[in-house]
Amino acid sequence: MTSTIDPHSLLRDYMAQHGLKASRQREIIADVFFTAQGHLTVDELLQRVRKVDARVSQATVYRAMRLLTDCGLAEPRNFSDGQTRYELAHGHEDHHDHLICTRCGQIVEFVDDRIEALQSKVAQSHGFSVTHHKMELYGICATCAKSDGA
Amino acid sequence: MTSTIDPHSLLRDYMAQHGLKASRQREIIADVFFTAQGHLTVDELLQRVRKVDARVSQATVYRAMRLLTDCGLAEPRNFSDGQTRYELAHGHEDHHDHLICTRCGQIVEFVDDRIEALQSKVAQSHGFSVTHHKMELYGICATCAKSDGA
DNA sequence: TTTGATGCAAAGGATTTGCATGAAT
DNA sequence: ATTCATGCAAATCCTTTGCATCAAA
Repeated sequence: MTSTIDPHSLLRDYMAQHGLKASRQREIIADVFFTAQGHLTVDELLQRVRKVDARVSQATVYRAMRLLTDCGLAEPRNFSDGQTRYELAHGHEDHHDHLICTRCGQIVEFVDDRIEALQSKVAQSHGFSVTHHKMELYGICATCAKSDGA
Repeated sequence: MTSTIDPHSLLRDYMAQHGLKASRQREIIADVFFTAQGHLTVDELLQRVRKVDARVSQATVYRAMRLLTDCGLAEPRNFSDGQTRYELAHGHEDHHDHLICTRCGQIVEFVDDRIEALQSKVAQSHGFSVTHHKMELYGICATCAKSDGA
């Protein structure tokens, strides 16, 4: 049942249905984003995009990321620095949270069903029904912990 | 062992130790903040402060909230709107997370030791040692759920 | 008096937007 | 030909800062 849909075609369909036009810069940005597999800021994306075409503007990246967000392919995240980072949307089934090293910035994704279950339970006990949540654990990763004591 | 320290005197001591001076506006802002018991933005605080003295500037509120944060009395929070909200710091022992109604904006604080325990466990399994975390559950509160179906 | 606090307005950083121009349909 | 997308710069929003002035100490 879980047919892996090509993000590119999903994007193409979305644009068709909304009367949007394709463009070279849009393709580059989408390509870079789909390939990058990270949690990139607009400026980080822009840097990579400009390696392909130096004339792409920042505004276009912002606009493209909004488009990718609107069609459900990208998800904006706000961690503890003022910048929005985008990650590939994995779909609701594949929700996950983040573990962030405050020393090196490394970001690890994780899911824990036991935590998710408890979250619903806690919310229920306050009369809430949860639609979504945000959980970030900040700490020191193994690598940094090692180089620390050295 | 848990002697409840008056925030005002804590603030006074902090200022003394750091060679800072008292001021009328600082007192008003601290008063408003300690009384307000909420998760207020700078502008919300400013509004309330100006009911006491209309001439207080926004910059002063920003500066005062930084001071209160520095001396451990206030805690800045960033939820899913671009504005920083300040809440009374409860101290590390009394850490808590948030339940936020996406309809009416109501914010409920909660703690769940089972979740906290699992968080450490998950982090450990990835080699991380957690220093702090952020968890927000978004959903619909009981009141909004009722007025919904009506 | 000396030093820190204030108010104002200017400056910052991140993101958005208006507009003339360029490209896709 | 239309209509949307782009690039640029100006505009926003939130927050911080420089500076002359005011008020604690």
